[in-house]
Amino acid sequence: MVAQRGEGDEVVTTTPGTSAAQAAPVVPEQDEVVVRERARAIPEAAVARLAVYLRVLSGMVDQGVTTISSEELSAAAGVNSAKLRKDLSYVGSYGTRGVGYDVEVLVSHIERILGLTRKHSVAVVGIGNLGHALANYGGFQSRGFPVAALFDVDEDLTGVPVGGIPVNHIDDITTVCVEREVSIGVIATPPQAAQAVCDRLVSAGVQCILNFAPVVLQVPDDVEVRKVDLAVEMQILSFHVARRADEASAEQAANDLINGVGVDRVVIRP
Amino acid sequence: MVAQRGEGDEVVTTTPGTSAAQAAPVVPEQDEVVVRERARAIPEAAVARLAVYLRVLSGMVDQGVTTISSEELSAAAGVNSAKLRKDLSYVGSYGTRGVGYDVEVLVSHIERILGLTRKHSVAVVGIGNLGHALANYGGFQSRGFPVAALFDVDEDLTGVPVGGIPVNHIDDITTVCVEREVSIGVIATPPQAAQAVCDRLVSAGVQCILNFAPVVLQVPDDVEVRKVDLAVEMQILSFHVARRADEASAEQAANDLINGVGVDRVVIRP
DNA sequence: CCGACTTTGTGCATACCTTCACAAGCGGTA
DNA sequence: TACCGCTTGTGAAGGTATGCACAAAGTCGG
Repeated sequence: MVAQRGEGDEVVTTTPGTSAAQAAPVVPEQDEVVVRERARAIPEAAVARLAVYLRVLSGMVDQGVTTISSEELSAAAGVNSAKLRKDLSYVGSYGTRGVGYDVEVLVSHIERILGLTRKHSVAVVGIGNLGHALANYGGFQSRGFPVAALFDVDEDLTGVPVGGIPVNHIDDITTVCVEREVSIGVIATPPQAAQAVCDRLVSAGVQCILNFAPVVLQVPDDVEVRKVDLAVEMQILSFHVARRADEASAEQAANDLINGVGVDRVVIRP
Repeated sequence: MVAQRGEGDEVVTTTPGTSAAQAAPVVPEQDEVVVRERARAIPEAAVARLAVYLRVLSGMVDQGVTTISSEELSAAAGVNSAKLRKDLSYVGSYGTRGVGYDVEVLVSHIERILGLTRKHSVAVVGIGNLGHALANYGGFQSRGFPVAALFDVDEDLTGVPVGGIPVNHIDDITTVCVEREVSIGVIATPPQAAQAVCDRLVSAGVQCILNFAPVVLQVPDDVEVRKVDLAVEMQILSFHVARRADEASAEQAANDLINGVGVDRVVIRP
């Protein structure tokens, strides 16, 4: 038997003695089994949108909507309807042609794919302004992400409850995280402390990290990091402000330039 | 003179009487000038990374580093070095072959491209937990995004200073934004209020919005919206937790399955 | 001044994502 | 039952972003 590539779930074995040279980028070592996951086939961009669809659909449920077409849902989610259908096709074919999607069915399938059938305990590290806001933010709890622990380096904060949860000292991070089965760590510390905190979270077995500190975290391959960087967001917006300004001045300049050349107006094309 | 397509900045005119049918997706109307912008050529993804490079470079300046190679900078920013060089090439060719980039030169050019040579006043709407945190967050100020105004619907908050800035009532949003030349609006309100606030910001002339509320905002084409959705971030992480769990159980199952079939171990391939 | 060495900038191939367009499938209707 | 209109699901095309690999271009030591 020879290892091969294919679609969907598969279990492929290379038996001892078979030394088939592979054209594939990664040559499997001998005597190992290669398992490919269908889950991995969902593009990252689609996952992010699925979360958005889920939120919109939750609102639909509250409104008593039972069925929705891709056209309606895509409009509500602010995306192209073809993209929406493709995204949903990663989840499975749960629509009815000529009718649309059953809202509740869709919700439960997206929740399954996103792993929301299970609760994910969250630990927030760094109880400053942002940490406070996060600890008090009801959105985590209500969406199945209970905040299970808070940490700070400041001993004066230790034991003080924030949002109903007492703050632990950061030195207890490993014990507490293991004990409370924390699966997601949120870093809301100053940048200088972020890498050290991250290392401690990782050694406590946390494999997913949401980082608010403006630093690039170094982590092992098996740890997933997502970052939220307000300064970067602002700078991206700044870029667009500048672009607009450039266009405006270009338009102005062009208008000046061509004054009386027989052209009526100037249009900026993207 | 006939309209044409080309690279870089150009000013192309269609003179009256010339009815050149264009193959271009958008046919220019007669008697108009088409101006194309080089700035638009920078991909969004590259802009986001440029902001990261800028932060890393700022740290380098503080450390007294004067020159840096693409290899070093890319490692510090957590990206591929070829990608970094390509990103920098959008900014211009300011490196020296065999040596690297002058840190300060690079900083000033990236700042120019990102439009950071000009200050961008920020208004924060919704002074709840998150709004407080944002108002007190020093990162805005220090990076050239002074918080110029705060707004809330709660009259008890009106006049109360938060982070040194008195809160205005939301009804004054247009006047105050125009007066203080706000170019970026930050929405930190509950979801129900977000669209209304957005509309008011837009009518006040704000063209860039950073939205923390978990809703899809509807805006005119000439307004740029970026969203930060914590629940979505958490759900993406949840997806990865689930994927890991699936892989672990698949590995387990595969190991069980092949017990004694002459295979030594199981490897999960991405 | 020259040659060896280093690093940039970029053409090209690849992979990924998006969008179009349409066949297939389903419910409603006569 | 047979048709009709509507909507899904997806093959294929097009576009965008990524990563490799290397020529071009500069520095530095002798």
